Amino acid sequence: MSKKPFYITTPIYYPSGNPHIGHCYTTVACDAIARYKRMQGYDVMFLTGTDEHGQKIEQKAAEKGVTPKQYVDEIVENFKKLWSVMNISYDRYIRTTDPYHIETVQKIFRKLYDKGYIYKGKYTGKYCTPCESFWTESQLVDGKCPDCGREVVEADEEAYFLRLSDFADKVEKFLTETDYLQPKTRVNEMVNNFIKPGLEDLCVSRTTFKWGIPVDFDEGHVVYVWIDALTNYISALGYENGEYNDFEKYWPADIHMTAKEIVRFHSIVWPIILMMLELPLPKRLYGHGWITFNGAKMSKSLGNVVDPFVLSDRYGVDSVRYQILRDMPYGSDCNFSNEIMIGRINSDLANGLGNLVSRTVAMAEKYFGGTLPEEKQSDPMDDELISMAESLRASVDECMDNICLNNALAEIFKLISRANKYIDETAPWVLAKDESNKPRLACVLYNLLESIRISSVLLSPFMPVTMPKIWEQIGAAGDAVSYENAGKFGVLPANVTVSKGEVLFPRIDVEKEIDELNSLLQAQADAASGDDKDGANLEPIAEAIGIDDFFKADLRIAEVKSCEKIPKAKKLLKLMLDDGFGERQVVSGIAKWYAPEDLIGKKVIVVANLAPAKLCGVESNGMIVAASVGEDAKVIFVDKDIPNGSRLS
RNA sequence: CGCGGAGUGGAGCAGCUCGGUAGCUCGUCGGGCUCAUAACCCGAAGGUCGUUGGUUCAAAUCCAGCCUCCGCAACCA
Repeated sequence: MSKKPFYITTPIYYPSGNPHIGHCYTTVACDAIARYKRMQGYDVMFLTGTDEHGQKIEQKAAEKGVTPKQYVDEIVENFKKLWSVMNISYDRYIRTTDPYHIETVQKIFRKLYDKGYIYKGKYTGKYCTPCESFWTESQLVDGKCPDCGREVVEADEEAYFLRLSDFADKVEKFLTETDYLQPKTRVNEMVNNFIKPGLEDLCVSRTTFKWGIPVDFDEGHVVYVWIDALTNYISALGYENGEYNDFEKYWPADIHMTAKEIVRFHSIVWPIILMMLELPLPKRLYGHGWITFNGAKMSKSLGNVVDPFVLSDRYGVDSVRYQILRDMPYGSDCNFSNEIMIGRINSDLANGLGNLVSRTVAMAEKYFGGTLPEEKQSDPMDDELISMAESLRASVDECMDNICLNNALAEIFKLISRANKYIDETAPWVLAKDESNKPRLACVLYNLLESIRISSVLLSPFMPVTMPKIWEQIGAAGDAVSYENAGKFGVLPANVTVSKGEVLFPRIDVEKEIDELNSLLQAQADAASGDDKDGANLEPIAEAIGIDDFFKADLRIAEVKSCEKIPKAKKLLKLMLDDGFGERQVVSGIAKWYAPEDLIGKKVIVVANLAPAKLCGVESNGMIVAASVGEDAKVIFVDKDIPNGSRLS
């Protein structure tokens, strides 16, 4: 009988920087599921990879003075190194720069074009003429070209678009009438925000950068992110290429695992592309939450604090895998700190599981020289432990099927706690005092070993390194550690032999450890500030300009007459200024740092000749000058004596 | 009136679908045990379940309003 296939994917990660703990969560979660399914007897295909094209990578490479390929090669190595440290059992690693993927993307692009789903249109955006570059709103720095700092103009660019609008109804049905999108709460979010207001066609080609897969029938165009990235899930199986040929076997995917910020593309764009290609739709998409640091999203400047390499080096990979999977609740975010990780490792792994194995094995050695006698005497007091152990596999199965990894772990640790309690109830050290109690004592220890065996087998997909060490200690080998036997109690031989081994999970001294981590962090920060890498340091001084360029910007002193928040916007303040000529309305994104009353009556510098623009529907004529201090903005206030309208020169 | 989520002992969460003794983990305090990794086991303290009102014999749970936080969308000209 042939094994049932099971196809699971991580997103392909964007290698514009090195991998961090967030990437770890997604990948480790997939790995645990993949291993569990393999243990259950499925023929698993576990895919991960990297999404290596795009303007950002092109730029980063240019800054470093290397080719984009050289740049990504190096970072991809780091991803692979991390996956090897984290024990990720992926079956295939796809890079969007792999030739077979490029072949597939080009064929799909052409197919969609031939079917009329891709059409040529105009992309409107901001254009910097000297740099010949288009920028999106969010890329602009203070409204200027991020490369040269000059003004940008509205312009349009020829681009191909994907006709998503045709499939709006179909995809809405797919989301609302199937269990594809998990957690369910995201369905409304997607439907209300993106489908109901009218699904806009998606720009799928660009001409403003070169680092991408060429559109093979229109020179100058490269495929823009979505068709390139999402299709990895099928190109990696050999769809429209000769590299692999297991598309028939594994497609459709059983689980696409992603973080919540890309749920939108996986829940709307991806199914539509598949519908256009008339391919079966994937079975489940799971959008998990983020690992946050004191409530804030992981950011680069904090990246070092939770460097997964450091953590697994200090605590062991299995401990790190355990903690991030144990503490991430279904669908929402999970706060992370070193204290939380150490606390979890100490209480569950060292005190709970590790200590249980240690005391059980020690007693078997002490009282029986390591080998249990065949004669056993049971007692009704054993029943609760045994029935818990017998039913554990079924509860864990259910959690795994629902992708509730944290609950699966919680279930297993309920049995471990129960076993520790059982030791107190049965008090083996008391039994050991009387020779006539030996059969009863043997039975108690046997029940403990069985509970440990069942727990550790079910835990092995989560902690693949340590569980075999436990099996060695409790004398479990071969079939005894199969998934099949994890559902049965009484599998170990009656005369099982145990042998004490190393401490499985050493207890961590919290205070000492935090101190050491802090000094480590300090050392890293010092080292980083030495080689002027990204983050904490000042922006480099921009390219030299002539005095004429400076005078293009007309900077004036103006007084804030009135100021109010713009109700719909979170970040915007509407200011009425007196610029010496009269009233001028300006919108500024500083609501986070300044209340209106902080500004009224103050004098500020305004960029007076900036082209007018509308923000959240409110007209803005000019810009308040402010200094960027890290993530914050500080408005420059000037002396009250300077008359309104004075020009800066 | 853009969409959605959340507010429960010191911390983190469950319970809410289907109203009826407020539960779990960590932490704190007290006790027990000695097989074990200063681990384990038991007990205690600590919550008017964000707020106001409504429905009901009865509300953490259902309904309405309000406050606060978070995410998405919009948005740092």
